[in-house]
Amino acid sequence: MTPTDKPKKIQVRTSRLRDTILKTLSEFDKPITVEELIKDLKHRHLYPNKTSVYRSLETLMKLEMIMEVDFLDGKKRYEPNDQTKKTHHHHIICTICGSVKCVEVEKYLHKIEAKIAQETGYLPQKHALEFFGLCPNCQTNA
Amino acid sequence: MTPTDKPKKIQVRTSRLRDTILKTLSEFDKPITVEELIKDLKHRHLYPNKTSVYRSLETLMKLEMIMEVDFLDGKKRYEPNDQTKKTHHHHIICTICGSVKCVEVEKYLHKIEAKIAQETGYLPQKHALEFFGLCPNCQTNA
DNA sequence: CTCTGTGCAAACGATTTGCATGATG
DNA sequence: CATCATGCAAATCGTTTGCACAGAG
Repeated sequence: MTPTDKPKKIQVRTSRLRDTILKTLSEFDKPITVEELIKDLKHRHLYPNKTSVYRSLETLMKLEMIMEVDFLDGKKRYEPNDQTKKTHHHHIICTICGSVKCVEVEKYLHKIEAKIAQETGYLPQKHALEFFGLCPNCQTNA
Repeated sequence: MTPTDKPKKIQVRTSRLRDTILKTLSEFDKPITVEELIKDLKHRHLYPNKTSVYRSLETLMKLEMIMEVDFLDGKKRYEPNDQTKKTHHHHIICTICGSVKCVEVEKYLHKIEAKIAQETGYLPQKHALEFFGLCPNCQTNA
């Protein structure tokens, strides 16, 4: 960082890989791991190096076109930051089959964060929230 | 596993390391990483191998004497599962200085989980929730 | 003595970095 | 032709495993 460090405007060129990743994410029904992503890209006739995928995801994150999600299994997952949908949402993940459903609970979280601000003096900025449980199918079959 | 696999009763012997780890956790003011733990153990004149620490934590987890907490930075953290306190709680972590405060929001979460059950048919079993923000100090100094 | 706890080295898996080359604007 | 994108190899980092030995009951 020089003293006169210019505003970090991200310079981006078109990239087939990045575009296809974005498309894959938007067509995938749940947050996707890098491994799943690479597998899916094969169906789209792309066989990129894993590093390139990581870097594409990094760029898409900087562009705020995708989001990172944590399912507590040590792998990062990504989903499109689709502005047409609710920007921020959470998931419930089936602990048996891994199926995922989106849940919309922002109103509650606003209340909770207000309570936290009041009680702790901390200023909440963001949160990580995921639910785990059994999907209807696994409830009956297990 | 043999066909007649016996109930996995955990057999445990006294261990200075495990006892000291438990003590350290209960005296630490926030969930602790393995790295921090090993550093702290030095003050207690214990210089265990990292592997032993991981295994001690694993045992303490099985005994349900400690809990795992995820602050989204790729490191597992542990805190004592102190039965005298509220068993289950969450944290708000300062994104600047890393200070941690416990928050008690279970009532809200029960409501949320009821809503999820009703709307999705999933049966919520557990959840992961942490808040990130600015502590009072970093709000004024930043 | 038998089984649990520990240390050490090596393996592991996800992710990151360095460097050379390829492609875009 | 300057700069971003990609591929490949190696490094990193937290964590886990295999194996031999030490220590508890």
